[in-house]
Amino acid sequence: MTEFVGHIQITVNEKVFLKDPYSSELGKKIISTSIELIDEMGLEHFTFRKLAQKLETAESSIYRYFENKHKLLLYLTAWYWGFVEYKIVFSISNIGSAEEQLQKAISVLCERPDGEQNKLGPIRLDLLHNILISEASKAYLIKEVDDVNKEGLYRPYKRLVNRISSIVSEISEEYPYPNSLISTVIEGILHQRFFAAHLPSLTDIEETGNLVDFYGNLALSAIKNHQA
Amino acid sequence: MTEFVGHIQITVNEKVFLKDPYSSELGKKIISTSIELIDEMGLEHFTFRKLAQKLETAESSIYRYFENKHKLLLYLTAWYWGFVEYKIVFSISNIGSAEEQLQKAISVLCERPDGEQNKLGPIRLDLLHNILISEASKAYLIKEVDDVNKEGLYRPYKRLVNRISSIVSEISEEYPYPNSLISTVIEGILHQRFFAAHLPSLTDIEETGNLVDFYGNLALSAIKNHQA
DNA sequence: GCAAAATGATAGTATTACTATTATATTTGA
DNA sequence: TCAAATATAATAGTAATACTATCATTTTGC
Repeated sequence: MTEFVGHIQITVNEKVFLKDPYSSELGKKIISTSIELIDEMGLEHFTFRKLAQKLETAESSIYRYFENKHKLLLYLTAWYWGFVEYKIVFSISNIGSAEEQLQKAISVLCERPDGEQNKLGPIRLDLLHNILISEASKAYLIKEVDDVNKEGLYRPYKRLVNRISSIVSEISEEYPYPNSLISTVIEGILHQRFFAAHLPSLTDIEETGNLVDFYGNLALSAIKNHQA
Repeated sequence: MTEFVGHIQITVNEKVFLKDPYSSELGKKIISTSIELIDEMGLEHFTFRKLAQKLETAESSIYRYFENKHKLLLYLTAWYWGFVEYKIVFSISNIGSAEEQLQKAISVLCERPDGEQNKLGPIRLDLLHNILISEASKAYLIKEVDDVNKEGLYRPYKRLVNRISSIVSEISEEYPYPNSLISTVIEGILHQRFFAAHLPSLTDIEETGNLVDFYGNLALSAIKNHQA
């Protein structure tokens, strides 16, 4: 499985940041270091003060880039889903059958970036993946979800779900739950990894191969077996 | 569908509280009012100070019952899963086939308690259900998950998952992912309800019947269709 | 080399998440 | 039934969080 290394740029909705972190060195350090810190101590214990200390800069400088840490989380998740969508589009571009496309999409969703060296600009993909596993649902499980949604900040996630859902609908026009199926699979992939690491009695997954097998089978058999 | 009203008592592991809230009037009010407040303003905005103000009591009185609001959340989720397990055990007790048992269990998992009047002691089941939808995953998506787990505070949830998993294994001994399947279904049921309310493009669910149909089909076809 | 923009340093506010202390009720059990 | 034990209320206080504001200094782009 060769990892492509091209110089892609994932763009994130301007409304998540006050100032584009890619526009300066400090901005990029905010991204790379916040990824390290959130991975290390969890979102709850992560603060802009601690980030500023690690960067030897002022808290106020960080607030010039992001309104608060939730917006930073939205930035990271939006970036991640944009990146995953890119990987999926790329990887299914020359696959004919919708069924194979779906299988391929699921296996990309299940991929875990390897080691430290797997970096895209300031972003360490392995750590970002960890963050998604533990923190992604906190991006929307908040009272302000409707406001955030109105600003369009969940669009990358929705676009990814809808894109894969339409592959499902290509496999079977009649299947009535393509969006639910795919959102269940995507959320599930993250949660099962969390369970594997911390609450193993809730899962049977031990490695990526199991995930692909489990969710691949889950999706395809649901689509093919549905009867009203 | 008749709701049973018996005088059941759900017991919660003593380690979640400092003092059993069922042992006093104040304790019961802490439970009922915190459920109302968390539902109303979300876990993040809920504080013991606000709860104390609403109860016209002192913050320190609340701290005598619960160490912090995360322990209170653990209490509520443990209670809920204990309650759901009870409902499931009760409802499948005179059902013969494992397949029908699984179907029944899934439909109980999908149940939504109706209106205000649906109370069990101090607990308004409709509001508690809302809380589970929005906040349940925050009970474990924390850095301290391993410590909390060691204290046994996730046991009700694990017991529920494992109980239903063993029905899955009764249906098919060979199916390799019974725990992952059931944890995916249970988490999914909550998430799909959240999506239906706030991010409808991520779901196709509009009412409880859809949920039962979707997850019933998902589970059964996965079990029957699996090939290695 | 100057103006504009970005950053750094410092300070300050309101809220959160507690802990501690003491006074006042309330319960209970001898 | 009254004293002792226990629970609750009231108050105060601390450290940390989540910001906002101001101004001095540095960097940069023309």
